[in-house]
Amino acid sequence: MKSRSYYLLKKANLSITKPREAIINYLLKFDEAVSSSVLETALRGICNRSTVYRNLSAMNAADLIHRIQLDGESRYKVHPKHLLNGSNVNHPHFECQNCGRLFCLYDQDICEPELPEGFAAKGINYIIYGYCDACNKIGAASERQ
Amino acid sequence: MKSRSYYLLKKANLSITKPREAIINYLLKFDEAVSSSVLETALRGICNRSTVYRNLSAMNAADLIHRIQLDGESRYKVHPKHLLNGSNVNHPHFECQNCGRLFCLYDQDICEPELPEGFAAKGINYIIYGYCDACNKIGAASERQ
DNA sequence: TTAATTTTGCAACAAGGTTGCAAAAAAATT
DNA sequence: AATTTTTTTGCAACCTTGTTGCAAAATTAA
Repeated sequence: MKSRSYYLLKKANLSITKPREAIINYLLKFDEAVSSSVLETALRGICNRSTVYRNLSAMNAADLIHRIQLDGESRYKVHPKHLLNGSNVNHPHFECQNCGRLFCLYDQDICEPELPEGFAAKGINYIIYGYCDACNKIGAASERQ
Repeated sequence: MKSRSYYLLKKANLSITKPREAIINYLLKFDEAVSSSVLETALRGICNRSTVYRNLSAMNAADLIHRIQLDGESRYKVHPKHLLNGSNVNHPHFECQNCGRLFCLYDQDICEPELPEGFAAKGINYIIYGYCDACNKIGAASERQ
């Protein structure tokens, strides 16, 4: 019996390899986006660092996963359009400056600004940063000077 | 006679040093945001790499300059609130994927999404990427596979 | 099954950014 | 103005994220 990752790779027209299946299966386990370094650690023993990066790039290019660029690193999740709940594909993200978690604001739309004459948009990177509920409650914001 | 950078540093309650004045004076020369590596090269002879980074951080924390996080690097400009024309402080940016220029979309507002209960926003990083007018005209988009 | 293509591991590299520490420069104090 | 205290700087070494060339291994196509 083929796994979910198998069909996702097929659909994306990418060849099926153990590292790729492992990456997708890992990403499918989390609702929040995962960083490449976390993946690298999690897949230690399954594949190499450069394989992780190469595959994340390939799968992002194939729109199989979605890449969110943060300060200094990127995080990845299976592209919303492949998820069964069919959630809002184009949504902003919230990054907590204390715990580092990245939240998808699925219920919010991104209102695209008008561009100057001749400009063409290929994509949007929209990150709101601050403190999440949990970190606000433990007073993380005030402990940082 | 004291320079503009002198008063900006005073106002921000930062001590006055040659590297800081040089950084601010450099940033004041450009409308578009400047990367740390460009600053590093421009200030070669005046100060060291780590001094550039340390001061960019300090001045950003003091809201004297504004930091825009891009994929893999940040760019900096004097914070709009210190500029005489008093332009729209909270505006989105457009990054050209061909020439690398970063445009301020001063005439556009960022419509802030509602956050979940208990979340608090400290800032927003909103980048639209694609091709600018000039690069579209020379056909840069189609030349990349 | 074999040939052609793609992917992988390795090790080395590059860019952006950080850090500990002693020396130098600013700011505060007298 | 001289001295003390505090902050900043240069240096060199380091970290992290990400990339690359190449031969070996695994997929896919034939």
